[in-house]
Amino acid sequence: MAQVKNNYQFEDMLQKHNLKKTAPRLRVLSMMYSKNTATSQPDLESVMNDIDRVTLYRILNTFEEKGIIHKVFDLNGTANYAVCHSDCRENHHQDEHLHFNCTLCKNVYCINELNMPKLTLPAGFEAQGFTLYASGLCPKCSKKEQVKMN
Amino acid sequence: MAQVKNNYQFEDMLQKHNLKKTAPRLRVLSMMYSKNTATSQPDLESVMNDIDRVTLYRILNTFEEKGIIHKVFDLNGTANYAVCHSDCRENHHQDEHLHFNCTLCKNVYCINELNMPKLTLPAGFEAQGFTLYASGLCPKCSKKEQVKMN
DNA sequence: TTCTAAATACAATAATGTTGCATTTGTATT
DNA sequence: AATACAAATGCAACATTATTGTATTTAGAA
Repeated sequence: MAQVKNNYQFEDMLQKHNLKKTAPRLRVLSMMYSKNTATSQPDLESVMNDIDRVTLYRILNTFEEKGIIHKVFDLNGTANYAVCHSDCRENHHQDEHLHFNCTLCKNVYCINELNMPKLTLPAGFEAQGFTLYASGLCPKCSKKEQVKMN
Repeated sequence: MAQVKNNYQFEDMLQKHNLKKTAPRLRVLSMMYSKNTATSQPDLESVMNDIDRVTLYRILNTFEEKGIIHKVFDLNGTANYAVCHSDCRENHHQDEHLHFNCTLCKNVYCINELNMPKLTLPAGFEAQGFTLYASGLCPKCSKKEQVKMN
């Protein structure tokens, strides 16, 4: 499920967006691409505790501006970041997919397999984008629960 | 659109939930019921600056636990609170409706008129609830924009 | 190799979330 | 109406997260 990429590809990504290839940035990219769930900044901090908190903050911000990652909020309102798929470009995110919040492991999954239903809003509202959130148990946690039941 | 209620009704609401009738709580209720958009804690604080920040924080928490209001996050991840409609009960919110974030005035509207589409998740995921977010221009702001264009 | 703009690290502050505790207040009971 | 107790508020304090400014370092161009 996780998109596998090597370091050369990460360097290319940075170059494409006119960003300098730096160690912190490459590490953030490889960490985020190795997971199939979104990552919160505290997550990143605990893994890369030698990188400054503010640096991570700014890296995430610029990645988001450039359309490399997008930000989603979990059930507690903390920001999580996930790699964008294909069609995001600078300042225009195409993240109309389902964000699944697992209530047990707290992970946030981006479900791209599901296409958004067409929706009509009440008169006057002009929608620019939709995001759908679901909460419940992810595959791993629902299995665990089943084991417990037996 | 805003649900009109008087002070007696607010007192009843508190009593029903075994909450004491206090001035801060009644003021919060009347403020929230007078609006048709969700309210953030900073909003409340600026209006009721004589009430302690922590008191507001706790009032909002207990109201949420009791099913009187529900919490939604806006595009910036800040918590907003809106009065619940009919079928919320303690520890079980029925807020499967659309939350519309206006990108201009930043207001969050709860759109109950729209019924949620049925969705099927990938195998393994067990959804307990859905929430739909939309962003764009609310009726007021889209009118303003039209005026500007002329 | 040198130079410059960009990126990082560090310091500092703001905003928000959260807990503990003393004081006050609503309400049930006498 | 007075009392008594649990609940609610207000205040102090602290934790976490978001954010800005600036000196230092570094990537990449010349």
